[in-house]
Amino acid sequence: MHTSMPPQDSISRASKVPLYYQLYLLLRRKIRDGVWQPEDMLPTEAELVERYDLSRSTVRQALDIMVNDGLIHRRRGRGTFVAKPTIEQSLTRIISFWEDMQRRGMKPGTKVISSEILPAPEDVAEALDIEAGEELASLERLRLADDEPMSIEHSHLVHHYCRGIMKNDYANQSLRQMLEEEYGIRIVSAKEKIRAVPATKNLANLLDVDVKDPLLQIERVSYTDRDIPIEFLRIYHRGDRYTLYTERKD
Amino acid sequence: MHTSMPPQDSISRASKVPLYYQLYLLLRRKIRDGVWQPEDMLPTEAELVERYDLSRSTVRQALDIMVNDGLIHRRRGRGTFVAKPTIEQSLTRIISFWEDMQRRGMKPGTKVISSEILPAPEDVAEALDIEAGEELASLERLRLADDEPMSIEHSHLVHHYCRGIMKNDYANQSLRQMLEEEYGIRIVSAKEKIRAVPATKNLANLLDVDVKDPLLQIERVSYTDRDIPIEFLRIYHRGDRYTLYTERKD
DNA sequence: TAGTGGTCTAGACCACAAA
DNA sequence: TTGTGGTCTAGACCACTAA
Repeated sequence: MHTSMPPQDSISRASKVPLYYQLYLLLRRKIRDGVWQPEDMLPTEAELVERYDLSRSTVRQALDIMVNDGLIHRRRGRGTFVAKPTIEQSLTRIISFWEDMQRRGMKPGTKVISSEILPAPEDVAEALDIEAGEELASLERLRLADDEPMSIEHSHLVHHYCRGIMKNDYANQSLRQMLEEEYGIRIVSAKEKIRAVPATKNLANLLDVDVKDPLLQIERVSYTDRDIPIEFLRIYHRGDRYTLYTERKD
Repeated sequence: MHTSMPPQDSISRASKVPLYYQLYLLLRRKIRDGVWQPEDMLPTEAELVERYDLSRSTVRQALDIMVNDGLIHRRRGRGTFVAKPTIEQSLTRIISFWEDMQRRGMKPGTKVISSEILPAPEDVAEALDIEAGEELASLERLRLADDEPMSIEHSHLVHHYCRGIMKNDYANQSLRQMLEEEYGIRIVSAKEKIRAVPATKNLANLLDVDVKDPLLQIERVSYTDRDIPIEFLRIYHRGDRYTLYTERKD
């Protein structure tokens, strides 16, 4: 059996991860875990400087990211506060299935369909800008919402950057979190193609719908902070259960 | 007559506008005006420090905003460069059907199905944050790509803000352009809901597909520069012909 | 090796909000 | 008046790129 360590509430100077980013992850987790509730005041910048033994600039650098994420807002003269998690807030952010379902007030669940290392097919290789045949870590999962099938997710990672990642069990584990915490790989942007497609026999079976029923297909290429394509993801959402929210700006 | 001053290439210490923001505006203008072309290298941070007599942090604060805007990208060890205004960059922009089709290399066409003033139905009223029954300018159009049906667009405008707008012919005219040029209304942001739905008999007929064929449904609420919801748009794209491209950032 | 951006520090003064 | 975040400075050392 494996016990997972409780996330540390400290910053490691030895780590390769920048201090401001460690602090960002740490504070973000406290908000996601509900340690700080919406509208709660965060510790002041001075307190964070003290608590984690960092300079104010470094603390502000972490907070800047969170402001950008829409996780917090600052009020001069008053303090820094956890933002209200409206759906609209993060419409264009990349969020995990888990987070997505919780926002929708549904109970998320996952079944792993397959997990393997395989050579890259032509289309995936092209999307990831690698050679066909190069090693991919492939993970296929059925996603459930309130115990009903919601979507099929097939993820392809460039194995070169994350060797050994498929040794883990991803029924209760976020792939993105693993990438970030074990491999230091941050996914910061993604491009998506969205289509309405009819369910194939196989998909219909897995999703418990009829053949030819409309599915929302999303193909996503995710990029690291260095703009390296790291993951190709193909999702099929049940058309009758899933709505995608997004936001556009001029 | 008025002569416009050439924009100053300097930072004012007397101004109430923060130095980093003045620098941001200044650099942004140079890019927009084409002084620096895509892929051109910007002055190094050290040069900007020198040129405008600022500290490096202040310079970086300005550049941070531009990175966030997607205007520039930094490459460690190399320099800072003007970003390419690729299609991808504007994936989240609101573009017209016309522009959309031209990017895809297809010939756009339009047939007006209906054009009328009608009282707001419940669902539309709610989306636009008005009272049910309030007057709407309603425009329904069939969109063609290379002379084949591509999508159905049903637009609902809050008539109060654009009286008389339905007197025009929108077979060859952009609704957004009309709003902007005749009514001074600029649409700057929008929220969308995206679903995969089966074609109804009516839609199947108009789009020349089979009943129950998958369609990509988009419901869009558009907002003016003052954050007033002005338009509710419902689009059905043929699943076999239309792919939506979008981009997400953390 | 020289030059770039990435990270971090220790300070300073200011504007604003609340008591 | 006190405490908050907002702005700004002058440094330092590091990691990466290109010559």
